[in-house]
Amino acid sequence: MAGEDVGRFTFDPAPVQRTHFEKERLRVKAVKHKPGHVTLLDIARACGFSVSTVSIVLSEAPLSRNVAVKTRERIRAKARQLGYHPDAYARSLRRRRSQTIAVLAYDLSDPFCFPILRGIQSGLHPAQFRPLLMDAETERKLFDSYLKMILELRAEGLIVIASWVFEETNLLADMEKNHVPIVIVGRDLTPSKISSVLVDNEAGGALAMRHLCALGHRKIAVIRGPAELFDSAPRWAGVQRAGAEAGIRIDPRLVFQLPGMVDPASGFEGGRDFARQILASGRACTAVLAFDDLTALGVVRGLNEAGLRVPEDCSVLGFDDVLPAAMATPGITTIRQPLAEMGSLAAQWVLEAIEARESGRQKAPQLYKARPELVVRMSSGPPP
Amino acid sequence: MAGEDVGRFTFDPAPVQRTHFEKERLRVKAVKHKPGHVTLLDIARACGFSVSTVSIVLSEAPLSRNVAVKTRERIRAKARQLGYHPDAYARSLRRRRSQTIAVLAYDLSDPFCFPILRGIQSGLHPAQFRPLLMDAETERKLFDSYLKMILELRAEGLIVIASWVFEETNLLADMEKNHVPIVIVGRDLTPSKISSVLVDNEAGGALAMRHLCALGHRKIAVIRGPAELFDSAPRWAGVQRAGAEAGIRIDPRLVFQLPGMVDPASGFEGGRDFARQILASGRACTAVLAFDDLTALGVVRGLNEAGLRVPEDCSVLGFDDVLPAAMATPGITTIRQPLAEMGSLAAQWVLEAIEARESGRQKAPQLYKARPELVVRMSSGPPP
DNA sequence: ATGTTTTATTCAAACGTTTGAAACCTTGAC
DNA sequence: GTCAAGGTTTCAAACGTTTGAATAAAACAT
Repeated sequence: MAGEDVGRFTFDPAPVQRTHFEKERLRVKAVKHKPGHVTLLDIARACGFSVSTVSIVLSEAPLSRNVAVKTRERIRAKARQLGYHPDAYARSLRRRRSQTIAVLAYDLSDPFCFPILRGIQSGLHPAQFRPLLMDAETERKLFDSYLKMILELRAEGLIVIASWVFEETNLLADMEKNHVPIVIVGRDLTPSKISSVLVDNEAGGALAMRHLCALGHRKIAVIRGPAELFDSAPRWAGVQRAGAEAGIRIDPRLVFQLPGMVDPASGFEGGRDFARQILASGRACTAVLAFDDLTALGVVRGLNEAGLRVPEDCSVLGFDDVLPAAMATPGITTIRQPLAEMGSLAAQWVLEAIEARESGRQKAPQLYKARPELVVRMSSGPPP
Repeated sequence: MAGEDVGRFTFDPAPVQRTHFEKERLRVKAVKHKPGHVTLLDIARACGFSVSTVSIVLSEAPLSRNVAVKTRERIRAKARQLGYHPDAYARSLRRRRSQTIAVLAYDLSDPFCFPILRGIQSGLHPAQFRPLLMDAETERKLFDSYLKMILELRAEGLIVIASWVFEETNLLADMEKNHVPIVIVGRDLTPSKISSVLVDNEAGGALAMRHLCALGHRKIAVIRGPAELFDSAPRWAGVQRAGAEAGIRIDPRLVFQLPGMVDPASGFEGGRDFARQILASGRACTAVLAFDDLTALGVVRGLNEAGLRVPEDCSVLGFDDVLPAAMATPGITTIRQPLAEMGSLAAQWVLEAIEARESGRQKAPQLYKARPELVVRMSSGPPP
C-alpha cells in the first residue's frame, strides 16, 4: 500500500518523458537561428501562446470561434510579420489529404494540349485543389516515372491527356489499387472502366467530308492518321460514311496514311511529303482532307512549293483547330474540338469521383463524346 | 536515498507512456482495413520486421549494408506485392527537403514558353529534383496565389518565365525572406539581385535590320512592342543602330507601336491592324519588321487581304521563332532565341544556387544574354 | 571466463501540423 | 463555500517517414 503511494509521490520518479513544454523550451535554446522556414512554434514563442492555439487561429479551424478576438489578432499579426506560410507537407500528412490533382500530359508541346489544360485549370480553380502539372514529353519512361511520382505525392485524382503513348498496363493496376480516380481526355478507355472525354471523331470526319462535298468537290484526297493513334480509325469511318451519303466513292489511290509519329510536329512533314507524292504521281484531286491541322499546314506548304495555291487550285482541310491553323494565311478550315470544355468536364468528373469516394460511394465510369464543329476559314473553296 | 531507489523499483510507476511496440500492436487491432495508402507499418507487420528496418531497406539508406540479404529481399518483395509507394509528404517533412523546383510561367499558352520549359526539364531531370509546373494564365491574382503555394510547398528553388506580368513587389520580399533562390527567364532583373537569362534583344533587333538592309530594302516599317514589355526598348534600339550603320534613316511615320497586350495571341490582331492602317495611309514600304512572330503572321494576313503577296510585294520579319512561324506558308524569316538552352541554363543556375546555399555559401546573381540567330525562311526577299 | 569487435535489428525522437479531450480560469447560482 | 457552466487555452497523440543511438546476438580474440 505504501509502495503505491511512494510511487506517486517520489521526488524523482524515473523521468521517462519530458513534457511538451519542456521540449519546446529546450528547442528554444538549442536552435539559434533556424535556417528553414518559420513554423507555428516560432509564432507561438513570439507571442506567448501555445502551438495549438496558433494553429487553430491560423488554419481557421472551427475551434477558432472560441479564441478571444484579441488573441486572434495578435497571432495573425505576428504571422504576417514573420512571413509565415503553413508547411504543406506537415499539413497534408496530418490531414491525410493532399488537395492535389495530377494532370499528366503526354506532350505539352502539342498545341492540342493547351486548351484542354486551360479547361482543366478553370474547372479546378473553384474547388480547393491544386493541379500538379506533368509533361511526359512523349517518353514512355518519363510517363511511368511521373505515374510513380503521382502515387508518392498522394494525388487524390488523375487526369491524363493522351491521344497516344498511353498504354494502360501498370497504370491501372497501381492507381486502381490505391483508389485514385482517373479521367482520360482524348481517348475512350471506358472498356477499362476509366471515365473518358473525347471528341466524336466519327462525326468530325463526316462533318469535314460533307463540307467538301457541299462545295462541289468530287476528287478528294484523304490523309489518314497514324495507325497507333486512336483517333485515326473513327475519323476515317466518318469520312467514308459522309462520302457514301453524298454518293461519292473515295478513290483508294487518293488515300494516304501518315507514318507513326515521333513528335506532334511531325505531322507537318508528313503533309508536305504527301503533297510532293501526289503531285509526282500525276493523280488529280481538288481537295485534301488532312488528319489534323499540322498535317494540313504541311500540305499547304508542299502545294505552294509546287506552285499551287490554296484554295484556288486545291482546298485543304484540317482537324482540331489549334493556334497555328488560325494564324496561318490562308487560315485553315478545320474541325474544331471544344477542348476547353472537354478539359473542364474532365476536371468536374474527377472532383465528383473524389467526392463520391469520400462518402463511400463508387462512381461508375462515364463517357462523353464532344460534338465537333466546322470552322470555315480560307483554305477551302469550290473546286477550280 | 531510499526514496530515489523506490522510485526506480516501484511496481506501478505511473504508466506514462506506451512503448512503441505496444502502440503498433494496438494499431494492428484498431485498424481493420486502411482506406488510404499502404505504409511502412503495413509492410513491417506483413513480414515481421520493425518499421525501421523496412525503412532502411526500402530507402536504401547507408545502414542497409548491414541488413541481411535475405531480409532485404523479403522486404522488397513484400513492398512490391502490396504496391507500396513512400509517402512524399512524410518523407519530405522528415528529411526537410522537398526535392522540388517550382517553374512558374506567366502564360503557358504562349508558344514562346514551351521550348524554355523543355530546356528547364532537361536541365532538371538528371538532378533529383522534380519540377512543379504552374501556369499563371496572365492573371496577376493567380500569379500571386501560386507564389504562396510555392512557399507552402517548400520549393527549394524557383524559375520564373516572364516576359511581362511579373512585378517583383511582394515576391522578392517573401521568397528572399525564406531563402528560395530565384532565376528569371526572359527579363533582366539583376538590378533586383535576381539571376536572369534572356536573349540579347539589342543584338537581335540589329540582326533583323541588317538582314533587310542587306537585301536592299530602304523603306522599312517597324512595329514596336508594347510599352509594358521589357523586350520592346532594346529591340528597337538595335534596329535603330543597325539602320544608322547602314546609313538608313527610319521614317518615323513608318514606326508603329503595338498596344498593351491582354493575351499573347493579341499580337496577331495588332499586326493585321497595322497592315490595314499602312495600306490605307498610302505610305510606301517594302519591308515590315514586326515585333514578334505572331505579329508578323498578322501582318502577312493583313497584306494578303489587301491583295499583296509576301515576299514578292513586301518582306516581313518576325522575332522569337515559335512553332506557328515555322509552319506557316510562307515560313516567316525570324530571329531565333535559343529558348531551350536558356531554359536549361536557368535550371543549372538554380541547382547551383541550391547547392551553394547548402554549403553555406552565397551565390552572386548572374546575367546571361543569349546570342540570337537569324533564321531565313520565305517571308523575306529583295524589294520589288 | 571475459572483453572486444562485428553484424543485424530495433528504439525513440524528431519533422510541423491538426484535433479530441482535458485543464484552467472566471463568473454566476445555489 | 461548493457546484456548475461557460469561455479560453493547452495537452498529447497522431500522420508516415528517417536516423543517431542503443541493443542483442554472434564471432573472435584474449
